[in-house]
Amino acid sequence: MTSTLPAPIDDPTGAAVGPEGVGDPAEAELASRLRLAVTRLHRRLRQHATGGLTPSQASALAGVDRLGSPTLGALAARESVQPPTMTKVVGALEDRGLVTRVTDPDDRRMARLTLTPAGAETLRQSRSMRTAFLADRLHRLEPGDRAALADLTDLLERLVDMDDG
Amino acid sequence: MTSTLPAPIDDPTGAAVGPEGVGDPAEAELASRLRLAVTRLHRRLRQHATGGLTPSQASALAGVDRLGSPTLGALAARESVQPPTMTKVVGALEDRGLVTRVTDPDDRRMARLTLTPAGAETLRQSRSMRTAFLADRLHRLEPGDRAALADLTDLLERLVDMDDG
DNA sequence: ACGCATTAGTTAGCAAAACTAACTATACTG
DNA sequence: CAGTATAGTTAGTTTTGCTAACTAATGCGT
Repeated sequence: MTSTLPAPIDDPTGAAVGPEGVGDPAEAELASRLRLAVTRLHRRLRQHATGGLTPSQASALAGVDRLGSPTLGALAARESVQPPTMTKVVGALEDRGLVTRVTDPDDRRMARLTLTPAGAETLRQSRSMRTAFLADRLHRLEPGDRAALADLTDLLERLVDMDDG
Repeated sequence: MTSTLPAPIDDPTGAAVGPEGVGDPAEAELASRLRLAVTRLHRRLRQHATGGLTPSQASALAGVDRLGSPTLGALAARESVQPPTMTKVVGALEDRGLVTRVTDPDDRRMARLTLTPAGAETLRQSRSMRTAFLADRLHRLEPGDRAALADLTDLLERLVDMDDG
């Protein structure tokens, strides 16, 4: 009885978002699909263990490594979270002895974050564990698809790093 | 003084994940970058308003529409969450009058979820709002990149829908 | 040099989103 | 009909994130 199934209304050709908005229906559909895919992939990724670190701790630890010895604010900005959120995450990492907070002598409002040796080792382990889930799937794609995914990743990174505006 | 900045250790050429694992360094690096990009993009997406619905409510509402009139369990599976999580989300949607739970007469353990007219309308609004952020950025890509992204989103969807194992 | 605005970070309190474990109710099976 | 399996709920916890309000340090203008 399909009468109770009146065709999904996500039909993007009907997108009535206003005459001056981002009105291109194809663009809207792409945005919608991409958003859903990202949301779902993110949930899958969260479910996979990270070697004793919570996902956001692992992400922050990687950020400290990537950025050199960032201030807390710089790390928060890179991770797209607010400073109070990062305070808590970094606090947990510090409690575990994975990073240190060192007050900057030139500007004592700021604390620079650095990896400890234990932090570096944990990062190495966590990275391979957290990546395994995705890497396994990548492995099952055809080589051409894998190359395409590299391009996709570039595009996603550019999308993320775009300014609001 | 760069001695305190000993080169990021995310160097994937050192990936020692085991001899029979997913050992390809290039694959591991790609996986790592993709994971980070997805995590960060997801955070950005979460920050953008969804017209009165929380992100997971909006996502579930879209799922109900997409799947026809799914059971709660089917919706949970599609959204990659556990049933208790979906119980709560659907409860909120029901309280707002956006979906109805109808016990299946053939198997009274199950409840089928359907959109109400108000739910359909809310979905339409929420979809365009939630998509605006991404659509705006998409709009700022070059047309070639946008076309590429469309293909690549397919790939991302395939990746998400792959079985574990 | 003193007061005022700005900046970096923290604290406190809250809400959303997810999980596991344990339970109820229904359906199936031998 | 007893026992097992399935669908969903309830209860309680954890993680992640936010805003508002605070402290501390800096810099600026008179």
